[in-house]
Amino acid sequence: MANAHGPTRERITQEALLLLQEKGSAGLSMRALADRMHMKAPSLYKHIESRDEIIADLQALGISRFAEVIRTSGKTKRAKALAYRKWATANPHLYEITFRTPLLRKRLPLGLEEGVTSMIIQITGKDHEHARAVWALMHGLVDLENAGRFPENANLDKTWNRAIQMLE
Amino acid sequence: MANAHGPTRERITQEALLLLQEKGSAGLSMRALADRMHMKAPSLYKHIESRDEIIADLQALGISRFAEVIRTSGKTKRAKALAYRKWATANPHLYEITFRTPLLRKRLPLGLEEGVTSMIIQITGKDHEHARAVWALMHGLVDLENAGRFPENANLDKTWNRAIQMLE
DNA sequence: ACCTGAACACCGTTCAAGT
DNA sequence: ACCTGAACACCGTTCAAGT
Repeated sequence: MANAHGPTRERITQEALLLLQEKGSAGLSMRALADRMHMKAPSLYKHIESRDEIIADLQALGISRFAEVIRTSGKTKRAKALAYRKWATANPHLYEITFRTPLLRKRLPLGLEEGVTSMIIQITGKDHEHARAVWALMHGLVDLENAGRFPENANLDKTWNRAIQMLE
Repeated sequence: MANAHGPTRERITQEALLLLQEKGSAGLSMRALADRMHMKAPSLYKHIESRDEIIADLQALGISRFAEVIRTSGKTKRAKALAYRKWATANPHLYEITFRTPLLRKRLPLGLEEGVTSMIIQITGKDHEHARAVWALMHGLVDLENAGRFPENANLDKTWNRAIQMLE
């Protein structure tokens, strides 16, 4: 049982990540993924149940990587915040799938989501509500930046500094 | 010239909004829209250039409605923030298209985007950077709530109160 | 001027058939 | 056990043809 996936299943996740990073979520089609693996699309279904299962794998992978990046970044709130921005803008497609797609919780490794939550609480050093507000601030900044919603002449470094001020 | 659209074009925007609100962005297909108007999909292209043009129309409509709601809400920052949340969560699909889809700026009425920006600056009462940080906080809260990313037992009222505290 | 059917190049997914 | 072609019900968009 558990997560004893076969080697082909592992390769699917691997290649899906590369395809996602190159072409974005819309480019991650079953046919394109199959092509890259020298297969036909229907064959993928012998190893996975649906496209959503692949998305869930990438969400789990994204959460893990994100947590690792924040954990190993500098210890100040400022350093953590800048690490958040750097990772999210360097991996826009993975960020999108990880934090902007409804979580397929049934398919996620147990405790993964809670792990990130408690990490954020630990960093912010206050209650759940404060931690969530801080997360929302980071997420909002990243999301608007990645979607190109700030005007072109906006000074984002300065905006992040202002936001970090609000945390203290 | 300008925006002298025909009556069919007006109806397209109207029906597209209804379809969006009922079925979301993925449900807003050219075929479904045409069906609702008792036409075939190709006929739509005599009145619009592409699906993106419809999206841009909805963005413009969303921005206008949003601005109106915030403008006419209570005057305190708290009242404005709660009005933001209420509108965004009551109109998740329109919010998504208005504030989470890359702006099709070429197709937007001139000055519309700037109008909202200057309204936010006026409300927050400080510089551009501060206004953007405040906007990001509101946006992040709404986006995480609409995507169902907060845990089920999260107290969102309390979270918003904490966020509003950060503004003062 | 407006609407249509047929077509093109795509989707995710199912399933009978092959090895 | 794994892979395939054909098919189903979808996409956005183009275009020749009808009125």
